[in-house]
Amino acid sequence: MAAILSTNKLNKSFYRRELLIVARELLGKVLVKSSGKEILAGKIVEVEAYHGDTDEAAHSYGGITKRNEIMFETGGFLYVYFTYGAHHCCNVVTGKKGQGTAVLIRAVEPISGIDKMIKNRFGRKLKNDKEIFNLTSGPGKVCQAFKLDRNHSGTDLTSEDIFMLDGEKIRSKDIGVSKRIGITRSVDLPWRFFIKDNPYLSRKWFHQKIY
DNA sequence: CCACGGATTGGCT
DNA sequence: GCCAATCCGTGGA
Repeated sequence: MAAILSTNKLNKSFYRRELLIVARELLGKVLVKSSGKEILAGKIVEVEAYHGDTDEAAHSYGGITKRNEIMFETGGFLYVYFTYGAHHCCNVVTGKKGQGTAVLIRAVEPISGIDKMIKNRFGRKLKNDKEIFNLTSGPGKVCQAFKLDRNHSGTDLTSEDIFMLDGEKIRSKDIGVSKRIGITRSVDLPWRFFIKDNPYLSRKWFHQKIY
């Protein structure tokens, strides 16, 4: 972890670029939540892009509401929402003020604070070695493991609490592209990006639909 | 005020 | 593979 923390924290200029560029480049970056002496960290392995202008699946489609207003801010904030009466999902706001663009973090590979993540997710120890691949392999799972909820929505990603570190550069040939998962509108946009063959991905059957 | 459905997950068939 | 759980955001009356 010391080696990872010595890498650079991503600054505002990273997030303020165009949605699909940021979405791809978030792969391999490290999500960090630091509360007191406790540090949780995971490498981003799967994301989806959402764009309010043309994308009917985006929460920002249809304009600003109390829930989504942070999506219309300048890139570099966290947007967390609650859904299905049970789950939180976290997004990275991108682009320029007023655009309503954000990247959903769908899966991470746990790096640090893994025991705490296991406690947050399961409230017990792992039953077997395979269960580690069920720890953060979905958007709701990531938020549960990191204890992220709506109170964290609006957090500045250049703050001391929640931020990104520059991880490894993922080569283009190692990035898979597919349609997004679990939506009912604008279903054909190829805006899901993931690190091919990473064992921490959600919905592993979706590999079939690589573009 | 009320109705509807969801960027999911996990349990059961 | 199918489906219920469960709360809240959103839009219409």
